[in-house]
Formats: sequence, structure tokens, C-alpha cells
Amino acid sequence: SISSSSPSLSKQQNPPVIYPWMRKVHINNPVVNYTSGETKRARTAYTRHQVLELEKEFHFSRYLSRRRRIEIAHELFLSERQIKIWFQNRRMKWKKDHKLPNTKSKLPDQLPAASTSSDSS
Amino acid sequence: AVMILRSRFLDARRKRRNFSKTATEVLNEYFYSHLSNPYPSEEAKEELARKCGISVSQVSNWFGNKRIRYKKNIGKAQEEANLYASKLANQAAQGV
DNA sequence: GCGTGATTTATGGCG
DNA sequence: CGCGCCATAAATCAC
Repeated sequence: SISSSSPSLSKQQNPPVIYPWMRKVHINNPVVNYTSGETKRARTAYTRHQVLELEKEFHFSRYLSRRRRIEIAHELFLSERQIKIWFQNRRMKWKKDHKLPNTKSKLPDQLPAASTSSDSS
Repeated sequence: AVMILRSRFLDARRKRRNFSKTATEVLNEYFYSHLSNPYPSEEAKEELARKCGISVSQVSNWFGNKRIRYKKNIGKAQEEANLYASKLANQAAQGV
């Protein structure tokens, strides 16, 4: 009676292994839901006005001077850090949108595939 | 003003489709066979994307969602984990 | 209402 | 040193 109490359970042999990646890592300014008891991280949703102004500024220039960053932060009631991060994220999105979906540049022009049939998977 | 509303409500996720069954199968097999560290390299992502007929970004999205949703409910995912673990074992036994 | 793929805020590492 | 890039976390959206 050390480990296996009953051999009839043939189904799960699940080791509750918790690998490091499964641990919660970003647990700042938590918000508690009292009806369910769970605690989750707060993520502010920017207002339509804030996003609109940020988009306008991004259209004007994709990078922000320190001076302009301070101005916008005050106008939109966001922190400098939030403005900086928004522009970083926006540049990443811009890159994703403006890169060709067909990025096969590393593909050798003629592959030794030769035959036009018999490919199955 | 209309453009703003369009950009806000007519973006890509409107026409969201689920991936094919075989694509999901391929992704899950990779995930559960690398459960100790389910972070595919860029090359692995490219191969998975090719096998699944989706983009590398979509592969990244899938792993991001999978990791978060797995660890949010580890117990619930055990069935799926066992399913793919036995599937892997069968494949290994048959030398696939 | 939930599942799931995509998007939006936010973090940390590294150059 | 700060700042940008990048992969990623976590919450949320939208179908």
C-alpha cells in the first residue's frame, strides 16, 4: 500500500508535474473578484479617444521625442512609460502589417522536388 | 470617423476560422511532447506552420494561447495530455 | 455561454 | 544610462 492503492484505475497516470513555465509570473497590481475568489492582473483598456490620439501621433511619426512623449502623456492622462510602450507595441504591429506574408526569401529557387505528383502527407 | 469604427470593428478577428483538425493535432502533438518547455524555436515554428498550412504568427498565437490556457487549468488539460502522450507512445512503438 | 484564434496592454532580457 | 526590439504573459475581444 505504498503508492498504488487500486490497480483497477487503468486510465490516468498523470504526474502533476509543474514545470517552471507553468508558474504565474506577472502578478502586479492584482484585482480580486470576490464572487469567484480569483485574483487577476489588471489590464487597463485605453479609451477610444486615447487610442485615436495615439494613432494620429503615430501617423505623424513612428518615433517619439522625450518632449513629445511628456506632452502626450499629460494630454491623455497616461504615464510616460505607457506612451513609450504603446509606441513600441504599435511599431511591432506596423512591422507585422507591412511585412510581406510571403517571406520565402530563404527558399532555394529550385528545389529537388522534381515530380509534380506523389506528394502526400 | 467612419474609418475609425471600421478599424475598430472590422479587423482581422472578425472572420476568425478554426484551424483544421489535422493542424490542431500537429500542434498539440508538439505541445505535449515538449511539455517541459513548449517554446518552439523560430525554425520549429516555420516547420509547424508549413505542416499546418498556417502562418508563423498563427503558430505563435496558438502556442501563446495554449500555454496560458493550459496553466490556467492544468487539471482539465490532463485528459488531453494523456491522450497525446499515448498517441506519441503508439507512434514510437510503430517507428513512425 | 463557451471555445478559440487574434488583438491589446504590459513585462523583462538583451543589444 | 536609457531606449528600442523582441518574445512573451495575461486579459480581453469577436466571431
